[in-house]
Amino acid sequence: MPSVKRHPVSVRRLRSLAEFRYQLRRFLSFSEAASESCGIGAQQYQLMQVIAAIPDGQQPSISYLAERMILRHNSMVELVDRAERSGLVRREHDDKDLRRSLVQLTPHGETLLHKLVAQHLDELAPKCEPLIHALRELERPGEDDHEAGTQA
Amino acid sequence: MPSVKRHPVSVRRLRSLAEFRYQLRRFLSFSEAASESCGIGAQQYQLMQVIAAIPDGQQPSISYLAERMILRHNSMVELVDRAERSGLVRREHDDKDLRRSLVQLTPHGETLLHKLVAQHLDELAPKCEPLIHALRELERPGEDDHEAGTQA
DNA sequence: CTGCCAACTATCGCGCTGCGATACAATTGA
DNA sequence: TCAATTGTATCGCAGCGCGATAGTTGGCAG
Repeated sequence: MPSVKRHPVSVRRLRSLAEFRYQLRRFLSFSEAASESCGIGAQQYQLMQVIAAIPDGQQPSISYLAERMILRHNSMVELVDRAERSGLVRREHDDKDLRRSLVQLTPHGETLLHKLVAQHLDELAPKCEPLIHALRELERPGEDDHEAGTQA
Repeated sequence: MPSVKRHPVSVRRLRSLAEFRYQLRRFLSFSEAASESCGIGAQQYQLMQVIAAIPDGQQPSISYLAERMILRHNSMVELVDRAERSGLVRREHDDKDLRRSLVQLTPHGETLLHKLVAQHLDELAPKCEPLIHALRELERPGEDDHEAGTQA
């Protein structure tokens, strides 16, 4: 059996982890609701966010966006399809490399993005503290309560 | 200069938000991979986590679990079905209220849960700082970026 | 006890989303 | 020019969550 337990899984740490995930789910749930109240999916909002926050010198190619969204390229193609159909983005040819499609925000997309970002910042601000607190609990490694092995 | 809106969504804050979501995706992606390397879905792991971290005096009913996982009850029923088929949990009748099913971890479920929790703690620990940092950026409200001159 | 409504869990069909496999176009380099 | 590589697009499939619906139990008012 894998007796190599670097982190003794105490009930306390387990509860911290569970609380962290709960806060995450709440935030993600809000994000999904906010996006869908604008008539778009949560992933489409994320896509716009990635495009708008692109680093200087980086091109918004399908491959880059897929990597940033942690998706396969084919999934990103489909996501861009949907976003394009919603009028949020448009594909443009890269003059330097005709294989590439560069994905740009449309004015409509920018409007929606800014609206959603503002909503998210408002929502996230008061939730930062609980999240940070939960993370701090998880951060410290050696701290343990005394009932590591036999739970309950 | 882009049009100054009532909600000044600065590029800086947008990038912080995007970075935060990127870190989140990475963590969630890891979680999914870790769970599936154990032959179960990410949601099944989360379910076990919620059950194991249940507050004192709370019963692991379908309704409670659904609320905690931010799912509809029917979705939770299906999730429990899957987890039961995987041998992670089992349903038991509540003697006090015959309508309710109480969901308990099996020994196998507990073993897997502890293994996965340990993995997650190992993974999350070094990622806490970037996450906290990103959250700190988002936390402060009206702070706007002054200029690209980096204030110095 | 009886009738009625609320609470809880379960079932069914559907739609969305991401994936693997595959195909095609353009670039690169020998 | 001819591979080998990179980038994007297409297709069928499977997992998951949801709405709608149904069946059961509990709690009351009368």
